[in-house]
Amino acid sequence: MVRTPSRDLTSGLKKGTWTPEEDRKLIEYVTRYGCWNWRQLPKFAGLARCGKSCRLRWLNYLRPNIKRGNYTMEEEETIIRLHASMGNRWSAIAAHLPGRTDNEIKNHWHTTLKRRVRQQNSAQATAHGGVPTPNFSPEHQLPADSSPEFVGIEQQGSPNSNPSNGDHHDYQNFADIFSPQPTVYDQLFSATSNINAAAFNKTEELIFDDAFFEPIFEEPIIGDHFWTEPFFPDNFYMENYFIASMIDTDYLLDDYPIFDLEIL
DNA sequence: AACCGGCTCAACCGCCGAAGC
DNA sequence: CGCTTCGGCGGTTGAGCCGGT
Repeated sequence: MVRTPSRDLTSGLKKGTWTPEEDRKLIEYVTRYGCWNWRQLPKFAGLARCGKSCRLRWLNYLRPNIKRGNYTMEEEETIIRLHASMGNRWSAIAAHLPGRTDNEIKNHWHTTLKRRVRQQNSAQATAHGGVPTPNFSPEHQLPADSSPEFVGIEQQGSPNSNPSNGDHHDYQNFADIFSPQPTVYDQLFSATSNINAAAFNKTEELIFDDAFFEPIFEEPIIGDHFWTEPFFPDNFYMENYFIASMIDTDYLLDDYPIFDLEIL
């Protein structure tokens, strides 16, 4: 299920499975500074990965709001309905399923739903004298001229797509979009024994206390040397508090020679 | 218990459009 | 206008899982 760790001989960048340590570095960096430039991020975060790999890992796996585990009936019907209308526009479909990623939806379609739709259609074809019907369910069919942006969804009052509908996915309520199952994010940090629990709680507050769809950090705590400071995940929490309390990172540069600008 | 083949899904790859110069 | 960089997207891959034999 996971790829064998390997290393690209031409670039020296690591490929394949992400290790818990790499995940931790990425989470710590992104929650601290945000993703200001994916290409540059791995260098600052101390990761031997390409920016694309970091971006993918974060968006598909490490983001705190990722919903994992089994799909609900509503979610599956939404995917089927949207796919009938939009085709393989997975990112657009994912936009209507809070907490689900395009990659995950794509996988679920190819492994489960596609087959189910095919079976439903063939069953319907049999029931209708052998005339195949184009979609899983006639009531899910949208007008042929539905726009690519799927204008009909909100108008149809889909509970999965309407942020103002509090029945299922109220965007203001984080609990509704968090998976009941532990996310990798949860598992990773519960398993990372060398991380100070209190510090992590502090970090969680930082991640979750603003409106969910706002950037995780609107305004990183930046000193004069922010863009030239190396990032040391292993010392992250300690330094985080120093930085948060001191703001002026010159203090760090003066008193902690580990901050070596030459790294850059 | 061992083998095998299908399934799952994290991750990679290549392409494309937007933005900046 | 062309080139470069970057983020985003969809298709594909392949190692591990799992159920059947």
